[in-house]
Amino acid sequence: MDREPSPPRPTIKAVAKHAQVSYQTVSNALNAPERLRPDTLARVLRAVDELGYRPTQAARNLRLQTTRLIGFRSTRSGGRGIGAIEDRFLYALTSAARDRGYGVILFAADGDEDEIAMFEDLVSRGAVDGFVLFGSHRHDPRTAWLAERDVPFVSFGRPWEQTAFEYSWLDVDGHAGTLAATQHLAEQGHRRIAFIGWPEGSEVGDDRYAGYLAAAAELGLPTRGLTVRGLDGIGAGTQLAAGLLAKAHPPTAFVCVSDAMAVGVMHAVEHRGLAVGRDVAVIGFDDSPLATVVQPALSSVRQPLESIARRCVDLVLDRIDDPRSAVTTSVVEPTVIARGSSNPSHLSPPDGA
Amino acid sequence: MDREPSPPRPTIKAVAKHAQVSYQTVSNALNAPERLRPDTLARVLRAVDELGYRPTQAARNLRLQTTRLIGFRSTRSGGRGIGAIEDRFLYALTSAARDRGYGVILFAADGDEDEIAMFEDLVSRGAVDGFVLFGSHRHDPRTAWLAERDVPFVSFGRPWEQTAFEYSWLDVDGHAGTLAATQHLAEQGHRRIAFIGWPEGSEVGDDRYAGYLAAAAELGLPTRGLTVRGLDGIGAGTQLAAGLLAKAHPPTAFVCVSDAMAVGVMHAVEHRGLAVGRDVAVIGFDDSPLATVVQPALSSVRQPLESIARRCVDLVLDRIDDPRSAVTTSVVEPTVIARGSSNPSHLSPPDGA
DNA sequence: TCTATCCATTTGAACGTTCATATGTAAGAC
DNA sequence: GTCTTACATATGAACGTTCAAATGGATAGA
Repeated sequence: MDREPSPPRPTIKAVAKHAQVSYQTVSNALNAPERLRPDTLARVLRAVDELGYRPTQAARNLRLQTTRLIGFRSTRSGGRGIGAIEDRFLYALTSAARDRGYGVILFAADGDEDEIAMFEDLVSRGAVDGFVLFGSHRHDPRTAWLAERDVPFVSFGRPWEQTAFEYSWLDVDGHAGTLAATQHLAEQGHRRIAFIGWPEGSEVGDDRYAGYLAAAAELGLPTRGLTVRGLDGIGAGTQLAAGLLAKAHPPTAFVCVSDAMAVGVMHAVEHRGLAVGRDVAVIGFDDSPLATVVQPALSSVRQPLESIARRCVDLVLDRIDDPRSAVTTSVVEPTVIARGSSNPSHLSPPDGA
Repeated sequence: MDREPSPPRPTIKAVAKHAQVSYQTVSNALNAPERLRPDTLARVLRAVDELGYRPTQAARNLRLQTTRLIGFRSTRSGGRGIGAIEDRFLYALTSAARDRGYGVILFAADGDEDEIAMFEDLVSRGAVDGFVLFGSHRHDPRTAWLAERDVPFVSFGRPWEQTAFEYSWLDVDGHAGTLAATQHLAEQGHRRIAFIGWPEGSEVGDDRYAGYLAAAAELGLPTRGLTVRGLDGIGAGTQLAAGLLAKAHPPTAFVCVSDAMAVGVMHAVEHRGLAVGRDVAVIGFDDSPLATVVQPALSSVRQPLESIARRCVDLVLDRIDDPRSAVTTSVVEPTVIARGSSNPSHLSPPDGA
């Protein structure tokens, strides 16, 4: 009744025996094929193939003093609430790591201290080769901890203050994002463009707000009485926008700090009997999954997460390969994805592109 | 100018030298402390502490023929779109694994065949001890692949057809969830309760629909002309609900197959000038982040993801520890989280509980 | 024919840990 | 005082791989 147990995984010696060579020759066939005579190489590779041999990870790790694993933190909330792009980034990161022969190991942590405790654990056990950090904020203790111990890492999220040490990071230019978003709305003919933001004090939120202000200044648009702020959420977006729409000179377009806020704004616009996209334009930020499940589809500012993830992997592997490799920092430009909510010509059919 | 390079991690021999014992005694202190005389044990543990020694993972892995790693697939979309609970599950899984001394290794895969290719890769390299699958569907080839090779795994998601092999799985009783949701609305005095579902053919969607029908039958409620279906989305929910609300005898409550649909329904209700929670009740499914960012907060059916994740870890570790351990299957009950959208008494203040 | 040179392949060692077993030492029984 | 027993600690081996260096055989030069 019982099925026979599956056979044990073949070792390098099994392959050697099968190919009638020593185990070292098999190793050479895999790691330095130019050392083998072509016919021997072919014979060994055939044996490898026939037995389905793959070098045992643990043995390589021990011998090479490496794990080919990159650590990444998993948060309870999956990022900043509903507009969470962390899962998309994580997929891209995992994918990019794989392309370079690395895996991603997740660890649960809530808060910086907790995350540092996990660093400590993983590093002291030699369980990872490096880390990719997601998000940053003022006085972030994580980067200092890692830098002091020469642990290879890269941060997706810039340092928000001067630091005594250097490290590689990437970040998205939120300022440029809202600037482009505001320009995009102005190009559609809008003059009274409002900004729906987060409360002052969040680095990312302030950066995005500044981009809106810069665009308005550049284009000579009014901002007075057109900027409101509140905690992130669809409900909050609705309330904030409703207040502006009830004014004597309501805005005809909204730049929003997040997609959740933007969806709320759309709601308020429709509640007033106006048509989103035709009467009032709305644009969000992050191009989260939310953007394409609403009707009309929401225009949004998209962070190139896939390329960022790939570059994160590149940078952290550089540090792993050579701990003295140069520190690289870069700010990448997000792009405006125009959909129905800001552009009538996209209104029909409702596309999800 | 250059900082001195960080010292190499201490090995068991360094600790032994420091504590004036042989390295095996250090190993015993950690793995079989009862063998040591109390004073020696104390001395060794102090040395361990002073040097900050942690056994190298790779060496343990090689010796013990184990990795203490569980594989989990990362998808491009992060689950089924906006209502995605995969990230929450992943956090809970990682957390639960850690409590049992295991880590979670992520791999990117799109589609079953791709995922199986990753199984093949990880298993043949001995890079993981087992897998946790997320989601299942009819004719899922993954379970068969793993079962045939005696790879320990557990599935969050039931088998949707008869299989020739057995495996451990957990699933949420979607039927019971919508049944409870419908009962909850009936308890609030509603009689005309509508159902907003997904197109026929999705296992999960059909299961949830059946629960609604069962509740209606049990309570003697009408369903005729009260059930509509469409692809998941906020916009879709709005359109479907608008159709029902325009009828001569509109429903006064909505059971929705997802939170995204429910948010769309809320939208349609308000667009008609009715108040969600007071005039019309709405309840979603999954208790996704969406539920608490809308105003009023959305009632929803919550899957106990944390306990499911913990049990997934328990079950897969059972299989890892003993490949012949019994197969366990269980269906767990979700719970109705009542918020403002279905219960006027919750309307103020807008809580997020 | 003998030695030098080169190349393919093999032998030896090491990565750091844990398991199995052997050694040594102190206490208890005769 | 010796022998046994029990217990604490030490030695040997193994997990599977890769790197460094040694071996062996063929080829070419003298």
